[in-house]
Amino acid sequence: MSAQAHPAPQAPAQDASGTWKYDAALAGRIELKWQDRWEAEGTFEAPNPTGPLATTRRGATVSPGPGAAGEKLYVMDMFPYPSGKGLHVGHPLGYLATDVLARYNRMRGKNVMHALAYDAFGLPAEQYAVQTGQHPRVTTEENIANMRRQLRRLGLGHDARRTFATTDPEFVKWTQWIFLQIFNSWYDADADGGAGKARPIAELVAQFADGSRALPGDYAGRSWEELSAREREDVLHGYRLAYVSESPVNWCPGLGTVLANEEVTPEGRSERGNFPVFQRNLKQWNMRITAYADRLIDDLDHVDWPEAVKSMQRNWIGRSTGAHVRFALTGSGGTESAPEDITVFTTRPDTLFGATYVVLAPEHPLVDRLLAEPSAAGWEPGVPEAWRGGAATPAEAVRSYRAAAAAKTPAERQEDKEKTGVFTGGYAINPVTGDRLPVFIADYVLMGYGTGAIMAVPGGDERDHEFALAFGLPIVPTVAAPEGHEGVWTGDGEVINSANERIDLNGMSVAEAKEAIIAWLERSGSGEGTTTYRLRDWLFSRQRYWGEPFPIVYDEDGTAIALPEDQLPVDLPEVDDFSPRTFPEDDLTSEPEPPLGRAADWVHVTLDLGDGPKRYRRETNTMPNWAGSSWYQLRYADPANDQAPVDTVNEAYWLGPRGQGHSGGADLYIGGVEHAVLHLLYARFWHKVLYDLGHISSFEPFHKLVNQGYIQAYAYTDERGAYVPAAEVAERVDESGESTFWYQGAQVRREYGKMGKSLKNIVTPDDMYAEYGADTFRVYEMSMGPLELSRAWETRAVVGAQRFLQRVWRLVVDEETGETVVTGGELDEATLRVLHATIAGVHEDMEAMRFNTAIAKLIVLVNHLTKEGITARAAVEPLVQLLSPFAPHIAEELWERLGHAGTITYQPLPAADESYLVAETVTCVVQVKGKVRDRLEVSPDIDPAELERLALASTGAQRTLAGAGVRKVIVRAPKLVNIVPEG
RNA sequence: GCCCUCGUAGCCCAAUCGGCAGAGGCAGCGGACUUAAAAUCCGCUCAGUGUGGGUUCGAGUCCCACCGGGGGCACCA
Repeated sequence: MSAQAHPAPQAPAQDASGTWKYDAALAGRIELKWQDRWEAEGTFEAPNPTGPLATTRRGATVSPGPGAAGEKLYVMDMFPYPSGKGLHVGHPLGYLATDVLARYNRMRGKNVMHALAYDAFGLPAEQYAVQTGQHPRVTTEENIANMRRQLRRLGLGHDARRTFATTDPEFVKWTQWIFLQIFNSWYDADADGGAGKARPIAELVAQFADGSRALPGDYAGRSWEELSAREREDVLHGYRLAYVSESPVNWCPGLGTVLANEEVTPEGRSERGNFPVFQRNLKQWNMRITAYADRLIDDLDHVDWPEAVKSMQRNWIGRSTGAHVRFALTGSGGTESAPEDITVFTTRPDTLFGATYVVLAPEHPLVDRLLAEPSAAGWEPGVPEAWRGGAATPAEAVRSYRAAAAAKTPAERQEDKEKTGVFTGGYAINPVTGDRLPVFIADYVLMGYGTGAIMAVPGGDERDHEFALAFGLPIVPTVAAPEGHEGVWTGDGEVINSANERIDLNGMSVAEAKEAIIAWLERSGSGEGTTTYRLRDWLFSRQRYWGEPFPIVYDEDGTAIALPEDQLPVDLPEVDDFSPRTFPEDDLTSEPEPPLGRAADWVHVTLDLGDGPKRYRRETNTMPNWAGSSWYQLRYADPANDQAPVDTVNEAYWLGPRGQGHSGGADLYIGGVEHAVLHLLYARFWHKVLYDLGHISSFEPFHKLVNQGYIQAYAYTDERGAYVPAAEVAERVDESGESTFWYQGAQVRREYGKMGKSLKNIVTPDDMYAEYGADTFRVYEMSMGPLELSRAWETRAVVGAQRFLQRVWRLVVDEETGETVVTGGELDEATLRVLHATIAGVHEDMEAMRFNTAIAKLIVLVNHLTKEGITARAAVEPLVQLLSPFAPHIAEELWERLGHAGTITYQPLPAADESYLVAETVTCVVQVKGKVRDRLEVSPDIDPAELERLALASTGAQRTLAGAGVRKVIVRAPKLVNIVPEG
């Protein structure tokens, strides 16, 4: 990755046909010339305030002093995975948008940082390595080189000094360093006035040591002093933000690795590869992202993101407020033996009077307790047949129901919406009514949410209602339904049937009743208000080769020990076999086996970690490929820093908050919506940890987020359903306007969707360069419509962008001779008006990222100049400048031909002269009852009273009014008068 | 079922604060240039804004209900 020696840029030769026509070949020569020049001159290097990148080859520096901080712009793209499959025309859309914006802002005088790095760990390179035996690093580097070449041809203005790959040892070092920061931190929920924040684990140790914080759980009552090293680590592991735990995880035999919840589809399959995923209890690394649940939700109010992404994140975190309510448990047969509590979570504590039974998830640990009751040996008399599940005893019923539930995949459990369950033989006491409620197990209650237990309110919940009907359980409505409502009422209303000698909720609204019952629960000790989350801790280890190793070793006790910073990075060992052990995709008995475990020499090491050389065992899992993308927004700002992931000064300059309460973060982030709850959630989490620990000044990584739409394409199938080459399909339109599609004389069917090789509808950027050139391709993609919108690719429409650039070219260059035809002289009034309207309009559109309308305005100007035969420098130079963000190569070429020596990149854009924006006369519309009846040419600053008089007198108004009286006249000078007649 | 989005000309899309429905492009048609064709240039046609209500002097724009496309979530208590 360095500037290679390039031959001196050559002036583009004339076209093969002997003319200087702006065709694909000429465009190509111009484009390559300027791409070489930009590279050779370091045109897009942006200076940092401090450090190795503080100076650039073009001599720019960050000017010190007040006001300088406002003059920067940080735009970034979601970085690509270098797949080696190559790009299609849809891939560069976002990169073009950021490039256009970056170029525009450079011309506005801002210091613009824009670069592209590569997210290079991950499965495809590893799978390719497994197949070929080639090291994934080799594959990855080849793919990056190839992708870089493809993207360079687009003319993207990236700062080449700021590129990197997540697989670079220097980058891995800091990824591992951040891991250690997280490992060596805990979440102090009381810090920051209750919002909580991460603090160094050493501060927690100090609290334990001086007794200001009591030891938790099994260690309560003991002192820190007397704990062994292993016991201390055991305590700390309950606090660390990165920790190992043995818990149910998503095990995917087909991939041979475990996966985070975010990587499992609702169908219970792996997002990547679509293999089945099973729940297994395994010892794995986790990140305590749940500690940040509230801030991850609340801080969404501080970022400028699409509502869809915000709502997906809120949804995924799934905060719901309600109450924990404890139900005392009694055995069957009425023996009040050793009461045990079932804690349920409910969002509707107001409906407690309507709770007529209790349901536990089949996996709930209390089920065993219930069955341990001696009296649970047989069914009590009177237990309905339907409750028994065909079994002779509760124990047998529960056993067989549990077995049946366990045999189903999560997907199967969801598919079957019929309510099933069995009675456990046990009862629970409703704390407010004192009623004895039967306790069921049923698989519509999930162990993974809330407490895995519910109070069932069939009068106020659809699911409970269905279950109650199936099992003949009582239904007590507690909120009055509106007149005429059928079925269960879950909305607001007046509370009914909810009073006894202890509390009276009747007549309250749902919200009032919630508040009252929570207060009562807390007073009586039978519950409390609480908040639960759907979000689970982030499972962070993978059984793969091609990922970052953990900077962790284990001593002979199995205690995890962080490696010191000076031993980073921990490099991957060389191995013969990169593959994890994978299994038949439905092999439930399989166990994960990390490939690093086979590198015995690497795993077992002797290290001196402060108390002399000792034998240690390395962690053999690797990090998920989300690790690198969780902090790369920081590294762009200081890619060569070997002292820190990012210097605080550089971070504050590029990402720091702009004013009080501002979140900070990159100014603009463009990427697909598919990362809404994966990358974007993880990156926010890491960023916040680093913020809490004082390493950075911004508390959000990406301040403004835009999701670009997808470029999709039509595909065509013949009678057999086989795809035919889309490029060779012709459209026929009959008299009625109906379109049909034909391939080799036979009619074919059109479908709409992705671009793909198998669909035979791929169009690549290379196709576009060959036929039109990169600038035409850029202009076409930017003019297709708003960035956020998905749309269909239509190759035949690209010619419109080419015609536009050809017209621009001819304003400057004679197609026959190649001579510059630009002339001097003043512009006429009409041209000045068009020119300044264009300047003003383009500025407005660019600020709002409306690239399509900005291009439309440039087309208007070009059409005007072409039609009028105007080639005056005074019109052409501003045009070339305004065009250059979209079509930078042709703009540079024309700028040079207009006699300018340097690059156009930093030329200040023209400003509109206000005096040409005000029209001499405007057309005033005269409406009668909202319908246009006449038009008047009036002065823009006409007096409203005068305008009203003119409008009333106009022939159109008089004719329409036909003598009728006038009730009211609305005057919006100077553009509109609306006359409201009587009657 | 719930949430988020988008419905304007044959197609892709404009219309900024509620004020003349049309900026731009594609396709189509006509013309110029050409021996002819392509390319280029000039000109033209085409909708009343998914449907039904409402608010307003005035609605593509605001409100309500519905229909259709795209996306997300979904037995989450």
